[in-house]
Amino acid sequence: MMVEELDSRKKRILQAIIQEHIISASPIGSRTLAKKYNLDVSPATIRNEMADLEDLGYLEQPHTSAGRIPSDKGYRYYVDQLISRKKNEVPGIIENVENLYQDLQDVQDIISGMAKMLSNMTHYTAMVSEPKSQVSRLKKVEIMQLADNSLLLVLVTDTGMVNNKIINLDQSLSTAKISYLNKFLSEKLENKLLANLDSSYLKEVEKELLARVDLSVDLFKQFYNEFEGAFEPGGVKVYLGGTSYILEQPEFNDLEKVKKMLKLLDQEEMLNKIINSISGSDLEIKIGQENEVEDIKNCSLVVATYYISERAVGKIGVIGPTRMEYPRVISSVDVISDILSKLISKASG
Amino acid sequence: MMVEELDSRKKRILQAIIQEHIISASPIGSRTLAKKYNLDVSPATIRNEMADLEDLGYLEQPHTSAGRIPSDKGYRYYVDQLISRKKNEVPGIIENVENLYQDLQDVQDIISGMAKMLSNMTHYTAMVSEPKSQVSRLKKVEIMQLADNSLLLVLVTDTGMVNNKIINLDQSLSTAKISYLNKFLSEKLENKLLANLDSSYLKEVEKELLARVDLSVDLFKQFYNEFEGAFEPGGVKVYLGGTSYILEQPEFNDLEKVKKMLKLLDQEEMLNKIINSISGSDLEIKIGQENEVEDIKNCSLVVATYYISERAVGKIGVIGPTRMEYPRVISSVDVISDILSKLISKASG
DNA sequence: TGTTAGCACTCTCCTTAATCGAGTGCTAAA
DNA sequence: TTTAGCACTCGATTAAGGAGAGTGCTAACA
Repeated sequence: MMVEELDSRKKRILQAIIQEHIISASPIGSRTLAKKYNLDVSPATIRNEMADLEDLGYLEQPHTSAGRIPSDKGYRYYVDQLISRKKNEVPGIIENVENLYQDLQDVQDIISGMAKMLSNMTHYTAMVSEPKSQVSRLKKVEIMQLADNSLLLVLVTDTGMVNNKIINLDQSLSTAKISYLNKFLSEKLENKLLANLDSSYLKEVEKELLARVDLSVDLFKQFYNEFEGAFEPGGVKVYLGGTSYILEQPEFNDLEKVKKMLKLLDQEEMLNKIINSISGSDLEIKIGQENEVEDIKNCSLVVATYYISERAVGKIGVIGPTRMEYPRVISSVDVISDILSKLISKASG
Repeated sequence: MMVEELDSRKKRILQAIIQEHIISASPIGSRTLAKKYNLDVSPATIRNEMADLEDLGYLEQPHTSAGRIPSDKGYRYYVDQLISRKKNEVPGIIENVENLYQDLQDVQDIISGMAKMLSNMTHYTAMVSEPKSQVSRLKKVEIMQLADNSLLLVLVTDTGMVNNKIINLDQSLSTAKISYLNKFLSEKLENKLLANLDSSYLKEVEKELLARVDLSVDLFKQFYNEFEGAFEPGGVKVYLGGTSYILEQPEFNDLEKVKKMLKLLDQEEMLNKIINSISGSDLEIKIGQENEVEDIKNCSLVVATYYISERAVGKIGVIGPTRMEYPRVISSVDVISDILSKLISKASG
C-alpha cells in the first residue's frame, strides 16, 4: 500500500477526524470538524479534503450521507506520522507503581499484577505472556520426599518460574537414593538452556542414570512428562487483565461480537498465537487487518517486549478496538513494560 | 413459606410448565400445554389450575394475557418433589472421565480440568474451590538454595496443594544453616493443622529459632508473610470453567446483565462468598432468591462437596439461570464431584 | 485556481400508529 | 366439575412518517 506525503492541511484534518472519532465512536462530518477544531476553512473545503482523503484510502464512508471514519491505513498514518511516541506521559507513575508492587517477589504475581495494572490504566484488555522457556536456563532441579511413595519435583528457571509436580510411585525410595538422584540430576540438568533439554537429551540422561543406579523406569518417565509439559514452547501461559473492559466498547454492543471475543480470550492457544505473532521490535502496533489472526482483524494491538536482565523473554500488551486511544495506550504499555522488566529482573535475581 | 401438598393433576401441570419453560425460556400458555402434554383435560381446565397454582405462589404471570412462568417456589417444589435425584444418568461416563484424567497428578490441574469438564457437560458456568486450608495439615516445609542470596520456600499440604515463593535476602546463608533451618521448621511446623499455624504460634517459633541460631529477622518475616498469604481462610482460589456459556442463555441477552455477571465472576472474593455461602450438605441447590449474594438472586446454584479421603475439603458446582435443566445438572454435578474426590484423593496420596 | 455559500438529495434513527397473535378470565352450558 | 365460547389485554412486529446530519454538486467569489 502506498504511503503518500500529505500536505499539512490534510494532515490536520486527518488527525482531527481520528481524534474526534476516538472520542465519539461515530462517523465525523465536515460541520462538526469545522466547529470543534479551528481549521480556518469552511465545511465545504473540508468536505473536498475529506473526499480526497477517502480516495487516498485514509478514510471510509459507512454509507452515502454519513460522515467519515478512519480506515486501518488512516490509523497507521496517524500512529506513524501524527503522534509523538513520548514515554512517560504521566510523570511520577513509574515510581508509584514500582513502590506499590515492590514486595511482590513471585514472578507469576508480578505478571498478573502488571496485567491488572495495565488494563486499569488503559481501560482495555491487557495481556502478558510468561517468560518463554526457550531462552531460560534451568537453575535448580530438586526432588523432595513427601511421603513413603510420594515425591515432589521442583523446577526453577533463571527467569524465576517455578514448576512443581507431585509424583506418586508404586515403590518407595530410600533417602540415599533420593539424594543421589538430586546430585545426579543437578549435575546433568542445571544451568542448561531449557531449549536443549529436549527428549533426546533426556533419553541419554535416563540411560546413564539407569546404568548407575537401580530405579523404576516409571519414575523417570514421570520426570520426563513433567519437563515436556512444563516447558513446551507453545505452552507459555498468557495472563489477562480487565477482560470485561471490552464490554464497554461501543463496537462490542452486539452480543454476537462479545461472545466471539470472549470465546477467543478463553483459548490459551489463540492468545499465544496472537501475542507471539508480534515480531521482536520494542514496541509494536498492529492495526486491524494487519493482524494475522482472523478473529481480531477488527482490533488493534499495542505490544511491547519485556526483559529479564537485558534478555527479551516475554510480551506485554493491550488489545482493543481499532478505534483505540493510541497515544495514551502506547505510553502506558511503554511505561508498564519497563516496570515489569525491572520488577521481574529483580525478583528472579 | 408454606409448602402445600398438591393434588396429582396440579403436580403434572406444574411439572409440564417447568419442563416446557426450561426448553423454551418463554411463558407457557394453556393451549401449548394441552397440545404437547396429553393431560386429558381441556385448556380451560388447565387455565383454572394455573390460576390456582399462581395463587399458591408456584407460578408467575409476567403480564396479563401472557402465559405463566415458574416462580422460585415453583422451581423449589419441582426440585424437591417432582424429579428423582438419580445419580449416573449417563452410564459409563464415570469410567471414561476417570480414565481421561487419570494421569493428572497435580491438584490444581485436576481441579481446573474438572471445572472444564463440568461446564462442558452442563453448558453452564462451573466453579470449583480449592481444598480449603483450615482442615489441611502442613505436610512438608522445605527451603532450597537457588543462588547466593536467593532461596525457594516450598510448602506442601496433605491436600496436595503446593505453594512456593522465591525469597531474596540481603545476606547469604551457609548450607549448614539452611539444613538446620529445614530441620527446625520441619519439626515445628510439619503435620500441624494449618488453622493452628497462626501468627501467635509463628511468633513463638520465631523466638525460639532466633534464640538458637543467628539469623536475620528479615528472613523470618518473609516466611511469615508467605504463610499468611498462602493459607488465609478467605484466600481460597476458585476455578471457573465455561464462563462464556452464560452468554448463550436467553436471560442474558441484555448487555448490561452480561456485563454485571462477568464483572462478578472476575472478583475472586465474590466467588468465594458465593460458593462458601453454601452449607455443608452433600448436594445443595440454591434457587434465585434463596441465594445470599445480591447479584445472583436471578441465578441458581447446584453445588456439591468434594472430599479428600473422606474429609470435606471443597465445593464444586454450577451457576446458571433459575431456568436451569436441574435433572441433568444435578446428576452431572453429582457424578463429577465423585470423580473429583477420587482423583484428588489419589493425587494427594 | 482555490474557497465558499447554497441547495437538493440520501440515508439512518426515532417516534408513532396499526396490526397480529397468543393467551387470559369470565360466563354459561353440558 | 369440566368445557366451549367470547371479549379483552398486552407484547411484538411491521409500516410509515418525519427529523437530523451529512454529502456532492453547482455556481459565485476573491
